[in-house]
Amino acid sequence: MSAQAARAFMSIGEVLAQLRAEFPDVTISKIRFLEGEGLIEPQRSPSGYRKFTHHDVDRLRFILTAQRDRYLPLRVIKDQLDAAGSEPAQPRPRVVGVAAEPVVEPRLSRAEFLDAAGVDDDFLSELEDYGLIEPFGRRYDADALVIARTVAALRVFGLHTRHLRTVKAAADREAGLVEQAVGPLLRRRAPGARAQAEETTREISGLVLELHTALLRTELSRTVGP
Amino acid sequence: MSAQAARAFMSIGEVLAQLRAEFPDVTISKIRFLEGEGLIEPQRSPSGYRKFTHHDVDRLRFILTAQRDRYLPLRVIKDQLDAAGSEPAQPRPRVVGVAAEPVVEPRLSRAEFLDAAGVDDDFLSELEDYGLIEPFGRRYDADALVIARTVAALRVFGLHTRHLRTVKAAADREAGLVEQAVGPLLRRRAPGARAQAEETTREISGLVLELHTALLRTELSRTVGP
DNA sequence: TTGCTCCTCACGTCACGTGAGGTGGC
DNA sequence: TTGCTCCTCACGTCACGTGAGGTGGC
Repeated sequence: MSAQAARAFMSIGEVLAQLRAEFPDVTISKIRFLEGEGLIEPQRSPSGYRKFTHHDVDRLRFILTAQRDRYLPLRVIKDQLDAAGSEPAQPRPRVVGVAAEPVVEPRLSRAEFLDAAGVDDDFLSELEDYGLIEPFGRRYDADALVIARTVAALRVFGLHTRHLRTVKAAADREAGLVEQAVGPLLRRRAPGARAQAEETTREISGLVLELHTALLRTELSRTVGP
Repeated sequence: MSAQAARAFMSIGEVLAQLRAEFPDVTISKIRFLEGEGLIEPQRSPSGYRKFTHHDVDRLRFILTAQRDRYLPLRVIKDQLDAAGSEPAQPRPRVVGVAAEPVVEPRLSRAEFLDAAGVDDDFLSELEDYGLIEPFGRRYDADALVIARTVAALRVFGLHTRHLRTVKAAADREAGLVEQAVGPLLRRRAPGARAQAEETTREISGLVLELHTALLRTELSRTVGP
């Protein structure tokens, strides 16, 4: 039993190796720091080496996920860990479909847009405040319609506009990546360079979206099941 | 002329308002800090108020974009700004298509996977090191194939595996969002709850992907043209 | 005169990283 | 004995935020 029990413990280096794939920026220094802040309490060997159980690693995973996906400060994460056990009941979301109606005229006024998207003025203002929609010359296009409809639908699942800033930030970062790649082409002055840059932009962003979709699907199949 | 010239300057508050939509976390304090670090040098009014030109705002936009999309530290961004003018020539990328061949057998061994994806062992190891692909019980699935192919295709455009960690991080964050919404359903023990949770996961992630796509397209149409 | 915006400067904070100087373990 | 991993503790760093105490401008 003692040999088996000893096997149940991991050194800080082994813990690091376990977490690296999922959280590339974790370090030994960071794990020690999290102990110093009271978020984990690994046991100690007689000589002072930290001994981590799987439970400690699960806690670390929770902490790192909360930082990455919810941007929570450690103080709040610690409170959540301390309060664990009293799980709050949440209302069950209803399933709603989103029809992708083709839009013939993509340059809508604010009033036309509210009508077409089926949302009210306050909701549109909220989307604008959070930077999810920004009219172009006071006009709204087909993508803005998609944005308004999807955000409205996600609300039913408890995901509100403030949560979806994550998606906006993610899209912005990927757009930055595409711009970085297509930039040199855009700065060329040769005839036809512009059209070719646009074609390349479509090409690259298509690849990025395909990659993004596969990564998201993979991650979800691991966390919520296939 | 003096009235017109005066109009060309903005107060720090006006600059903040201009940048807020694109960069929600910019603050007055941050703008002042960036001046203190020598990244911008706005003029001053006789009474000491900062006076920003459009050029200053462009510089701020460059700084904030570099932080958001490339995670660069300010020291490096400052060097890039100081060195601006000597634009490095970059090779023109070739356009390559990615055929989405349907995969009959989605559980491939490493050797089978290398063959199916058309990549070599070093490249797969690199994808694994960066956490973009992680075998499941030593087997690779259809999504892993998509990932390997798209990353290989994006390399031609100068986007390498290290750049694409941004996409992985973005997908992980959105996965976290979906989990957050579907979590309460997953913890239920009622019969059929599991199947319903999976259906809801598909529903929510579909909406998130639709939103993400529209946001990316919008952002790109603004920065590289329609 | 009243708000509102703006100013500086010192200090605080958050989340670590680094490095010296040392000990433990196969 | 030799590497390698691990330890503590002090200090550094990066990117800001806060708040006191004050001035400027329509």
